[in-house]
Amino acid sequence: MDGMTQDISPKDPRPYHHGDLHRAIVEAALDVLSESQSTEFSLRELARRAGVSHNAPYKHFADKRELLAAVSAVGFELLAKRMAEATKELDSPRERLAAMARAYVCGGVNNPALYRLMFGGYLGGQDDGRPAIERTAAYNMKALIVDAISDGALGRPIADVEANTRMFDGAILVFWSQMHGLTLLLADRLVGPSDKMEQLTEAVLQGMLDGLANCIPAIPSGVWVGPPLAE
Amino acid sequence: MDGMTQDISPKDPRPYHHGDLHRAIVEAALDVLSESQSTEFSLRELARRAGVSHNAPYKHFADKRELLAAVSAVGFELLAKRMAEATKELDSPRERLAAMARAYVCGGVNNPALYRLMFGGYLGGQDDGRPAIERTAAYNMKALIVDAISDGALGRPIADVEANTRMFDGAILVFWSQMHGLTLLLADRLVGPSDKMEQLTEAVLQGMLDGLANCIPAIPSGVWVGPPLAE
DNA sequence: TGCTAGAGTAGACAATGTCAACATACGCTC
DNA sequence: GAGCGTATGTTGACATTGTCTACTCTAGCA
Repeated sequence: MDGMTQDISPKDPRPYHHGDLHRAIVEAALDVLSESQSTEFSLRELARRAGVSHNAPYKHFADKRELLAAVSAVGFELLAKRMAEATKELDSPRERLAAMARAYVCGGVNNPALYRLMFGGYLGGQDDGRPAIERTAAYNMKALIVDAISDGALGRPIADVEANTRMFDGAILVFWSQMHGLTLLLADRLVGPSDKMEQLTEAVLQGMLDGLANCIPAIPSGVWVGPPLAE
Repeated sequence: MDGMTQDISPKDPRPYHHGDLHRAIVEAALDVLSESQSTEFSLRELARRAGVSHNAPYKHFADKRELLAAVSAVGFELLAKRMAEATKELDSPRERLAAMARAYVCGGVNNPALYRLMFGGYLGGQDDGRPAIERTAAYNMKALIVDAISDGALGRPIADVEANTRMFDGAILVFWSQMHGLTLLLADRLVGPSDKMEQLTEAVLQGMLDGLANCIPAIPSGVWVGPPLAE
């Protein structure tokens, strides 16, 4: 249970009995996923790569699903980090939104399988929630968007107060679904070529931001936008 | 090879030796996929459901991938049919676009696993193209959109001539990626609840169409929007 | 009537996810 | 430092799966 709360970053190395298997397995999974672009690798192959017996991973993950959840969580961390870095030194709130969009699309296109794992509904039925890190990363990303919007990314500043919640959610819904869709169409090669990714993102983005500046759609109450809350 | 070109519609029944196994298997796969919401069913279970030996499906599909491709193709046919029916008796081009969007989102939300199979990049690497029916259905859908836009769905009629190709592609890219993203966010429960699907679609759609009426983004040349051509 | 090719069956094999039983070594308590 | 519990890793087993090869049957054609 606590294995889920540890970071993948190389700080705080704590070599175990035969090394840090939890991290080794997750990293091997990330490697194989990125290489093969498929989640249909075997736990046994990860074990082989890590140089342990085929059952050792089961001391760290209840089943394959849980391992994939950990990989997904790493993906969210990476994405959140990249988005945060992309916006770090930008003053213009609109530029910050654009930079986030670029980072989002780029991340997805560069590793479609990871992106699909993260967002593709393989995990996260109503039975088992997503890992905590994952939700944290998602909330961080959402906060970045909210900041940019409240700073005036849509033409005028919008106070980040509860009365504006539905307006924020409407804007985020449009922004997110547009970028999500573009990312997946590019990643799955339904539009392309992907080396035009940046120009396409830019074109779609600017039109959308202008549209949002003009009119933010009113979304109904009782809607959630973001990782599902405990329900 | 010719097995791929047959329709799933119940016309032209041709009982074989032990029935029409090809169709029976595809229908069983569609059932299991819809019920379990997963592509990780076994060919053997389909064979069991169809009452044949575990190897009989291999007389009709080279491997599981090919079976899934056939299921995906059926999904495209169904979606294209639903979109065509939704727009059939609508005069307003803008209403036709909206109806298509509703049909698209609704189809995805009601059967996420099928939608993911169709669009999720599991099939269609550069090695093996998608089946012909699938591409036909996709082109039909695209034609519907082009018709609506040229009829004035974005405020003014736009001639469907080659000089306007990039404008059409830009508009379709925005429209499609927005709806694609919304569909997947809803299907994967990243926004919700899905019983508010129609209102959310409506809200996002109207804003987007207004935005497009105002300004259609210029997309770079050399971009394809739609199922990848033979490359 | 008899043959041939398509359609279905039977059996086999390696690989996989996962379970249970066993082994080992780290780190705590005394 | 000795002893021990528990986390960690190993071995073996089992049912299931995708897929191969070899077989049987039957429909339709000569």
